[in-house]
Amino acid sequence: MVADPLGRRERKRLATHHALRTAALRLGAERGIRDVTVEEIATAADVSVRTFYDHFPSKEDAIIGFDAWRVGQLRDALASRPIDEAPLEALRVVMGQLFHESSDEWPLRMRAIKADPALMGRMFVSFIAYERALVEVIEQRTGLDSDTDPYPALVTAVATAAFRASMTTARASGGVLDPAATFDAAIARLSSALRPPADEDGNAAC
Amino acid sequence: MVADPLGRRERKRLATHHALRTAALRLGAERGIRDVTVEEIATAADVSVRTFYDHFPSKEDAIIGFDAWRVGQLRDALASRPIDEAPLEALRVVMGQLFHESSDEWPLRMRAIKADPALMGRMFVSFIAYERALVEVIEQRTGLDSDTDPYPALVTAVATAAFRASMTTARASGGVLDPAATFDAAIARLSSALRPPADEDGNAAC
DNA sequence: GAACTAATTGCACATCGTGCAGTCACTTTG
DNA sequence: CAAAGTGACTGCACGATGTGCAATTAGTTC
Repeated sequence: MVADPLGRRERKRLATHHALRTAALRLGAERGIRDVTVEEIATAADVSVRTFYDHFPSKEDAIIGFDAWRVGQLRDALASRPIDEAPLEALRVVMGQLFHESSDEWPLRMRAIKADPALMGRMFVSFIAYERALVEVIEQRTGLDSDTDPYPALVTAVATAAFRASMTTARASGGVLDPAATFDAAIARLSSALRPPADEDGNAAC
Repeated sequence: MVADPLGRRERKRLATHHALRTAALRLGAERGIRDVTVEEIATAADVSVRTFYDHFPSKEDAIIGFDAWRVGQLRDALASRPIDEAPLEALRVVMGQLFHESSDEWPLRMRAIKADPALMGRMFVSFIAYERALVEVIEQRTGLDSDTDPYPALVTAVATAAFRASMTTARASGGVLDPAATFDAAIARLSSALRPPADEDGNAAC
């Protein structure tokens, strides 16, 4: 018997979490999240409505579902990229991972967004939290202060834009284009314009 | 007496609309929109709660407040830019206008967003609708189809990113940086990477 | 086994957002 | 001008959302 690093309690909690997310994802993809009540999701996962709200702040979050702890995870991943890597390239690697994590959920997520495009906006809301964390890392990497230099906020926002546009395009193409590949291509295209500005040593910006 | 093109009824409606928006903006900037109820806003504007919902779908929309008709306005503005203008440059001109329209409301809007950062997310929920309209125009201008080419969605998303980053940076700088100027600079920086791809005549993309 | 902790639950409550029908002021038509 | 029509505002009812609180139950720690 292999020892599980997680206790039974934690495992059950994760199971509930997963059941709720899966139910929300399935129902949202089928009928559009606006036509699904929290009660339906909770019932499908065989828990109470109150428990749902212990796991997610809203039904939209259960579908978009970027947990708070993943913000820290993403920040650490960005911080551990080689220091000489261009900021946009580092962002490409880190954000690109999002396409591969729990990749079985993405098709359902895409269909749910198609059924209710307002979800794309909600997803954007989640990204704001990500960006705040990522901007801090970019500031450290480049030595630039967001209060005086637009670069950190700009490069992060542009990376998010590429992520978002890739999702939209891949969805519009009906499966012909791959989101991850489209994302990489978009970043490649933008990289020349977004090299970090010259530092105090006088290195060229372009 | 100068003839008013609007009838008395329409004038009263606009007055109510403005009173509601002003009240929402003021209360949201003072206490954060989460701590303000729709009832308070309606009372401040001296109308019923039900009337509020006849003007805005939610209290957040009353603050962010990009009306639906402005989507069409923006689309038309983009469509009437010179056809030989680069797409990103055309977007710069059109979106830059947003900073100048009803400019007296922007300081309050900024304070409301500071009091409740989730509003920034809501703002970009509105932008999704804008982007959908703008992407269509970009498709016509470039002759590219979003279903097969990522360019239209990408260039539009990047323009939005620049807009967003400019707002964030200008706010962080505490008034030192001007949002509109920062936006122009950001677009200028990105323009080289986002020239439209080569068309059927074989014009160079770079 | 006893004390502790955390997940789940029901309940109550304020708030949200919408459908519906009625009133009243303004507008249009004859 | 008078009648018919239209649209803004209103109150009411109702389902749904999201949160605080206290109780229960199951898992964990000592």
